[in-house]
Amino acid sequence: MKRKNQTSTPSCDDCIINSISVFNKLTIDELNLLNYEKICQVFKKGTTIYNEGSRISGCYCIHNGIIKLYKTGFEGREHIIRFAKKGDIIGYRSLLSNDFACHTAKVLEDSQVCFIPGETLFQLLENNSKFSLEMLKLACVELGEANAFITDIAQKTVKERLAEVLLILKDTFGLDEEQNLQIVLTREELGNIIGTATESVIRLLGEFKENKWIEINGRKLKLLDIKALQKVSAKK
Amino acid sequence: MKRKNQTSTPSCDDCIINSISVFNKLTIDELNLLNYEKICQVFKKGTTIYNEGSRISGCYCIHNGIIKLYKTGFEGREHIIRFAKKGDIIGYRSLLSNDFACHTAKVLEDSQVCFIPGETLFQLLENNSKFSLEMLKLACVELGEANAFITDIAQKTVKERLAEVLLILKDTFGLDEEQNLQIVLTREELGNIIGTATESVIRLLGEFKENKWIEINGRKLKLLDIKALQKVSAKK
DNA sequence: CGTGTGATTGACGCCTGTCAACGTCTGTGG
DNA sequence: CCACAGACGTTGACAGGCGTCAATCACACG
Repeated sequence: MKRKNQTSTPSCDDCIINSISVFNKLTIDELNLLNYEKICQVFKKGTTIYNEGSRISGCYCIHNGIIKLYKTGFEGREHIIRFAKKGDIIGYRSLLSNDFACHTAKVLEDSQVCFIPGETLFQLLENNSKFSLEMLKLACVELGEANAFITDIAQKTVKERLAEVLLILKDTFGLDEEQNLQIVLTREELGNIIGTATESVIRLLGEFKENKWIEINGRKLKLLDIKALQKVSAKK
Repeated sequence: MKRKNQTSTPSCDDCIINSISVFNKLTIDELNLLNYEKICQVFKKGTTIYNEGSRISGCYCIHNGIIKLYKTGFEGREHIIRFAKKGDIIGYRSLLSNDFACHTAKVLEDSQVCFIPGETLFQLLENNSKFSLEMLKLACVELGEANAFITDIAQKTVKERLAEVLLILKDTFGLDEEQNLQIVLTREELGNIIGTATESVIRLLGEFKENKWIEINGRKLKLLDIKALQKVSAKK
């Protein structure tokens, strides 16, 4: 089967081998179809893939890079829902709910992203119940995370939430050999995850630093005492 | 096909006719299977269907009544995730994520609830991709609601959230002919939805009453000025 | 009538958001 | 190479929203 899109388009097979992807339930033929129909694009840091409120006609599979998903709330204040990285799929919720996009997808680090047309996705979902079940499981996992976060944000203090987010970022993006968080965020973005003011983030990071829990080098955050962070995030 | 469970077990057909249920994508044979395998039970007000952290072996379809789903947070404080009523399915998330129940299900109003064994559900999901897709859509809708609520709780004040919850309860359970909310909650439960103290709920309800937006008769809440509530919940 | 649950009210104070001023760094254009 | 703008980080002052504690009331139930 000839590739619709030429150049350095990555093959879905590579993605599946190197990461846990829902597409690993597809048959060879289906994978070929997917490879043929998908459209791979490169997005530079700072560009927007799609906007909240827009109607999207397919979903996006991240080949590499980091994408920030956020909703715009009162007075243009953004609230970050989650980050997507290699192997993640975004936009499927709106597609499947037949709804407008409920968040904006913005590129944090240069990314290669494959667009999968809605018809293709629906075709795969309708014909391969194993794949369909896998997508369902994915949605359920996300739902569980969302519910857990609601409880956190409703019951925990800002300090507890900040500690928790640092740990979540660690689990999601990992640390380098020097214990530095492998994702770089501004103070404002950290605030937009946990729903607090930039100034509060700064003061609390300062406090964490005082306590020797973290080390700060500009936007690079080094996690020194993970146990302590866990203790705080779990309400001691 | 003989019924496994006798007595006044409701038939799934009734449920499907009278409400929007994901099961309307099932074939006649599949419906028969479901009718045969499901186990219907009556739960009295105050009883618990399953506990957070327990392993559940199936999901539950609500035939009537109201169920409260909540997580237990710090110091036993409960946080209400959502309510389930006629036609809703609960417990499917844990089942599909192969996870422990992430919330407790407690009966608010006497309920008839049908237990659907996990194997039956998986069998239906694997064989009927239309049904599977329907479940996926359901999960996506819930996910969208959860995400929206996260932003709300992170950015809105307690007053705004309280107004919003009153409106959500109106949309979910409706009003009677006298504009009374068709669900009865304690002040504490209202606080547990929006993540605030009971006392704050009481004071704010008092304020709403002053403004003639609502009328209070014990736990009965009458919505007088929905426009005003909308205005507040949307941050004016 | 005692007990228990829920509702109410007041006092108090801390957490946290807001505002303002200033420092730092980077990139751009002259 | 310097000046400047703009984005981001930092710090301090301040106030008010909201949680906590405690006392009291209302009501239902055994």
